[in-house]
Order: sequence, then structure tokens, then C-alpha cells
Amino acid sequence: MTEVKRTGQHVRSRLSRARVLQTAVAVADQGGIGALTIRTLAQELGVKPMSVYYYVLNKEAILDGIVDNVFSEIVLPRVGADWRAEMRRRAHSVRTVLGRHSWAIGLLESRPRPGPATLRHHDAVLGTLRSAGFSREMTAHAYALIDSFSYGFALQEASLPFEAQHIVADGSEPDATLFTDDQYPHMAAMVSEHYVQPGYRFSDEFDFGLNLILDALDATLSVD
Amino acid sequence: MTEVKRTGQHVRSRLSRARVLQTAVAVADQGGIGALTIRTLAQELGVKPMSVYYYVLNKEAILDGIVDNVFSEIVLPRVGADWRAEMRRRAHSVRTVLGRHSWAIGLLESRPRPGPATLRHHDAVLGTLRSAGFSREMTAHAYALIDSFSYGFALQEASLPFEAQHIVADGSEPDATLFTDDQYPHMAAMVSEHYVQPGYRFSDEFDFGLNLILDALDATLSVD
DNA sequence: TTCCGCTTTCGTACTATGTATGGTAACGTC
DNA sequence: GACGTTACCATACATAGTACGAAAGCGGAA
Repeated sequence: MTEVKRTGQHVRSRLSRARVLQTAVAVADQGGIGALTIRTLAQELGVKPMSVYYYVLNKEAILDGIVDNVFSEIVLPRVGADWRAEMRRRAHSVRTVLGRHSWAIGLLESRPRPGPATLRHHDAVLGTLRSAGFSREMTAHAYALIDSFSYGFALQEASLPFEAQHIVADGSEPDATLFTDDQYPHMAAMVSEHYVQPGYRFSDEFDFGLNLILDALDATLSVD
Repeated sequence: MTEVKRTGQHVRSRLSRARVLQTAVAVADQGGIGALTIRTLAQELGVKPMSVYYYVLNKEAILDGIVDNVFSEIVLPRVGADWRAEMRRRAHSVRTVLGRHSWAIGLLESRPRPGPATLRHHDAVLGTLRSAGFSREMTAHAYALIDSFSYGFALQEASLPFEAQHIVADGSEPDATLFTDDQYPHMAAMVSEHYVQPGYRFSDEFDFGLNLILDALDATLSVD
């Protein structure tokens, strides 16, 4: 199970906080956050359960840690560069990363203590907006708005009841009964006439919303 | 503990799916979602643990159910009425309700099967937008945008690291070290010069973002 | 009243999980 | 080689969800 080690030299498989967190992310990615238990984590690490407690205080600390790990995957906007391009790049990164680790979205609500990567991230966003000429007030506005949209979009994507896959892959219409139901006429109409239409992908809504927001924010800059 | 019952008449405390879910919401509101266990729930219902399984398939079903219960608290937009007023009213309701039951935000990600209240809700939103004159395409855009913002804002509020309470009530500055740190200069500046300033409340950002979004959506209507 | 069958509630017990407590093994240093 | 420090682990306990099947309450039929 463990690796060979030579005099004073560990060849591999040395535990560390970083390895614990990385592996925890991998486990959650694979089986959802519910699959992340101390025991599965230890197994994946090739180690016995109690060993992980040498590197982490408790499971809560692991959750805090992996959320911060996820944040570290998000691309940092470059302070001083064109703010729209940077904000767009970052927003797309948020969506991609939170899509890859959708369990992290659910963890956000209940984790009020940000880690270093999270702070570094926020710092870069604020810096980019400020250096673009936004006032402190407008920076706060823009920051809350862009993040709300990005997180909320990721949250919606994670909980989508119908996905292209379902609809296409599933021979039988998926819960069509639910939507075709007369109880929800507008929904039924939108689903049949728009959402399930060939070209439609919910993910495309991201760019629409983001552009609308960035345009409107941009407008406040030139007025100012 | 249980109530008196007369011949054929139960005076109170009869279990039911509705009562189970209501109580579950109450328990989660009080102690967080972590406090919601079958045993605490049963206790609160004045019943033994296994009794709740007569009304619910399993704990997952309870979680699905309470999320739908939360949605039922959100005010429905009135189809046909002034869409901006209705959307604003609904968005505020979303924020209020999700603020009251912030554990529900974390549950959303992982619960792709909406309940009846949720569907009714979405139906009303879609109907309101459609009857306001938005095309199907624009309705889909607007719907995704408004909801992303609302959910995301609630999510951010739930995970705010600094709250007026903390800052005011806590004699000792709360983790001021974190923010004053030179590592995060822009953040430190924004915190000290804006966020902790007397008049500032994060919750006010909601109206800014919402107005910006509604204005921009409105503009597409008149152009059309 | 007694019996019966249905609905509702519960007792017991098994498995999984987080983790407290205190080992034990490995390793660098003298 | 002895020893303190670091890294890992064995055991055990409290708490979780819930399978399984029994019991208790009820309305009506006999």
C-alpha cells in the first residue's frame, strides 16, 4: 500500500495538509460532498482514518479548506488591465470552476470565514475595479452585482432539473408530465417552445446576463 | 406530552406530512441544517424517530420537501400586472425568505427535482414576463438573470464574513488582522474606507443591482 | 361486546460517521 | 544505541439514518 522509502528519503505518499485537501476535493468531485467522509478520504490517501487528524483540526476545517482550494482555481483578474475583459474572464472562470466542483456552491452558505485564496481573489477583483476608475461606492456595487450573478448562475446550473443530456439522451421524455401539466401553463409553453428547442442551452444565458451587467456598469463610468 | 383525544376526535398533535415538514423547517431555522436530524425532528414533534417515516420516504425527501416549503413562502408575481413592480416585489421576497431560511440556499445545489410550490413559482415568473411583452428568448434571458442575481445575492449574504453585528457588537475588531494585512491592500482599503463606514450595509447593494438589471431589461422592451 | 382489519406509531438493532484518547513506529540527533 | 519529536494508527464511543417487524389505536361488522 505505502511506498518504498530509502534511508531518510520518503519516495512518495507522504501525508500533508495540501494532499489531504486535494484528495478531499477529488473525492467530492467524484461522489458528491456526501461521499466525503473521513474514512473514504483516508482510504483514498492510503492511510487510516485517524491519520488525517494530524493535518486537520476536524471535518469542518476540511470543508473550509476545500472551499478555499476551489477558489484558488479561479483565475485572478489583473489589476490595471482592461476591466471588462478581466471581469469577463474571471466570471467565466467562476462559472467553470464552480461547475466542476458544484458541491462547493452548497458549502458557501455556512462558511463565513474565507481562506487565503479567497481573500487574494477578492482583493484582485476589488483592485481591478478600483483601478478602472470606479469609485469606492460603485466598486462595492459592481462587486456585489457581478458576484451575485456569477454564484447564482452556478447555483442554478447545478440544480437544473432538465439538462440537454437528460432531454437528448433519455429516449422517454423526462418528467414531461410535470411540465406539460395544465397547472403550469406558462412553464409548459416555455419548455416545449423554447427550452427543449434544438439550439437552446441554458449555459448560454450566462453571457447575456454578464454582458448586460458589464454594459450597464460601463455606462456609469462614462457618465462619471 | 401528547394531547387528550376524545372518542374518534383527535384534539391536536396528529402527525402529517405537512406537520413534519413545517417542524423540520423550524428546526433548521433554529439550529441550522445540521441540527435537523430524524431524532431531533421526532422530539420536536413529540413522537419517536421511526414515526416520521410513515409520512416521508427518507431524509432526502424531507430535504426536498422543506426546500419546496421555503419556495412556497416567496410571494408570487401577478401575471399581467406591471412587470417591473412584480419582479421587484418577488426578488425582494426571494431575498427575505432565503435570508430567513439561509440553510435552504445550500440545499438548492443538489436538489434538481423541484416541488409543486417551486414549479408554481416559476410558472408565475415566466407568465409575468411573457405577458409583459418579452419574447420567449428575452424571457429566458431575463428569468435566468434575475434569478441568478437573487439567489447569488442571498448566498453572499449568508456567507458574509463581516456583519454589522460583528463589527459593532464585538469590542475587539473582528479579524481585522486579516483585512489590514498588507497581502490584501485593495481589500483592506475598501474595508476600512467603505465597508465598515457607518452608513454602509451590504443589504443595500441588492436594490442597486436589481434596479440596474430591471432598467436594462426594460430598455430591451422599448427597443423591441 | 367482541372481533377484525386498517392506519398509525414505535422498539430494537444494524451500519456508518466524526472524533477523543492514548498508543506505537519511524527518524533525526547526540 | 538512547531519546525526544514527528507522523501515523487501534480502539472505542456517541450520534446518525433507517430496515424490520411488532404493537397500539381505530372503525365497523357480527
